[in-house]
Amino acid sequence: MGLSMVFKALGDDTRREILRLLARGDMTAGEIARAFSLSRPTISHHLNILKEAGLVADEKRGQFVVYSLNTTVFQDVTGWVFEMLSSLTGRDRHKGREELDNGK
Amino acid sequence: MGLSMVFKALGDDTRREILRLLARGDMTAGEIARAFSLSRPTISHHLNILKEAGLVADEKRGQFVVYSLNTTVFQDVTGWVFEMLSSLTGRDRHKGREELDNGK
DNA sequence: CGGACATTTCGAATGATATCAAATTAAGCT
DNA sequence: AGCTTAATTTGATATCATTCGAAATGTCCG
Repeated sequence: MGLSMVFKALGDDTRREILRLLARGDMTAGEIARAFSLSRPTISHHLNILKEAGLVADEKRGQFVVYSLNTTVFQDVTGWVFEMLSSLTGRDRHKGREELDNGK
Repeated sequence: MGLSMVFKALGDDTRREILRLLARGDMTAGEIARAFSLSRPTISHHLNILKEAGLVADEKRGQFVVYSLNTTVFQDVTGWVFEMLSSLTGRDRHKGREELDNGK
């Protein structure tokens, strides 16, 4: 479960919209599919990608499959961004020719 | 400048590593390319994707091109994640058969 | 001007992704 | 058992991504 998979999963409008729906409450695969003008196999495929990225969990309830948001991976994302931004303290600007010449 | 482009740009190990390098200080395209075992055209391509996503800026300095991190787009990412997580307050769990039957 | 260097653009090969229709599995219902 | 509904898997196709070598662009310097 690398970060690449997570970001790839998030790099699609449909999948981010699915996550937005799931943030409001759990839904079955059919309910999710009905919210889009895409075929059910396509939505199933997107759900699988979100699942493999660890962004959602699925639970079988009778003939339905209920999908829910998994919030822990979101923290990995913000963690990566914060780690990135924390490296920014006291960093160099690249020196230009004049700056190099007079040792500024 | 959509979020999809940003997440797609982040969904690649090489590109995230480039960002990590730039977080420590600005670098020329050649310096960046030397840090990887990939051809210069390939690195140039990755830099272009990062640039189109708004994650880096480039500035021509003589025959060099200096790349730098653009931090504002990172805030868009954390903003999206926080907005997502803020929808989580008081959301429903999907009701199962028993819960539906006895009106729990 | 002409050569050396830095970087990008072009063309092509290979691999990944999105999408749908049709087939498949699984559960509920009469 | 047979039929319907829910969801996924499979197969096909079209589009997009990654990568490289070769060529092109632009800049510096003697």
